[in-house]
Amino acid sequence: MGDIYDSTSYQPRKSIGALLSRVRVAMLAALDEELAADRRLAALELSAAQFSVIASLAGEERKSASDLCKGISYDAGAMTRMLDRLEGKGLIRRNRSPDDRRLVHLELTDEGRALYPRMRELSLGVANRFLRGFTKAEARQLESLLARMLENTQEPAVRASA
Amino acid sequence: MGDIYDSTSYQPRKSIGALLSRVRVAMLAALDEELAADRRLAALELSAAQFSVIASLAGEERKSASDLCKGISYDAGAMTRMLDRLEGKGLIRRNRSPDDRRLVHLELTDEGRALYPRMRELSLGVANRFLRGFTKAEARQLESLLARMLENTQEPAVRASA
DNA sequence: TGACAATATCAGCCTAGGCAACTATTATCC
DNA sequence: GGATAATAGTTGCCTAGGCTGATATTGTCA
Repeated sequence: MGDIYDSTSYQPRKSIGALLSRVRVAMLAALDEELAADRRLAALELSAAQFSVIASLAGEERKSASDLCKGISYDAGAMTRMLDRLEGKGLIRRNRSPDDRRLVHLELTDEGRALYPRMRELSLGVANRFLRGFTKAEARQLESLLARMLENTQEPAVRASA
Repeated sequence: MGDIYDSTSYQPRKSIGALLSRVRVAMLAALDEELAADRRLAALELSAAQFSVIASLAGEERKSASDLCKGISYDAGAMTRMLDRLEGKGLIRRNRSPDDRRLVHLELTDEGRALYPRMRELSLGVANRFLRGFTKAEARQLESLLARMLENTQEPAVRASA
């Protein structure tokens, strides 16, 4: 049943996986650059990863640290330290949940909320720049294809015979 | 001129960039898992990044370290250490070039060459698993769209006004 | 030729993610 | 209710990439 790549023609360095990696690296670098160059944001020394967390909190409130980890498949220990940094920069706040005292609810501070629109604008600019020349239909199709790849992750792995 | 995302509807966490990151993380994790589970390769403790280097060397010979860095936008210092590891595992060999003594020519050892087909097979399996349900036309289109995003990297950045 | 720039590699320092062990808290099940 | 499992968060240790500066070598150009 329709395998996409076959053993005779498969070139790992030119496959979709390699392309994905290169595009992602380029996009992250571009966003890091924008964040470092922006007048208001430069002093915060934000990384693309930190923006990702802030964007999650800007969308919905009442998120816990583990929610974030699941959302972006991030290590829990690394998340603790990233939240330390964001808290140190005054962008987020931690509140131990009274209902379930294991949980830490996270929310943006006023400053975090005030700066977020600018970060979002930079992120949007990077995305649009990489999608230059795309029709909206092509962009939507790309989203759809990537989403389908992600869904395939859920399936149980069928390991190649050793 | 058709921007794909606009300021009112853009959701960073659901954008193509975020999807890219998640798919890539999942693919790398899947390949790491396969490499660790394979009977013959497990002892080498190969990472997906190391496989990427070996795949580059398997394709063309006479590559230098800096060629590899350019190909996958990898830091030169990190590359030196990765080559140290691969050399330590007996998979690659370094030869200082007689023509230009700054260069180090890299090539696979016999063992590296012998083991590469199996690594490639595992990589192929992961790629096909993530593309399950895709038609070949869809896969080719995905490749094409990603390649176009990569081409847009070359363009000079037009920075958003601060 | 000789000064200077460019390139390739390497080594040291810093940062940050992955993993394992630990504590605190809550859920489950007898 | 009480033992046990599961979950959330944290911390320490290890690994590995990014950046800077150093060295060796080659290219450029007056």
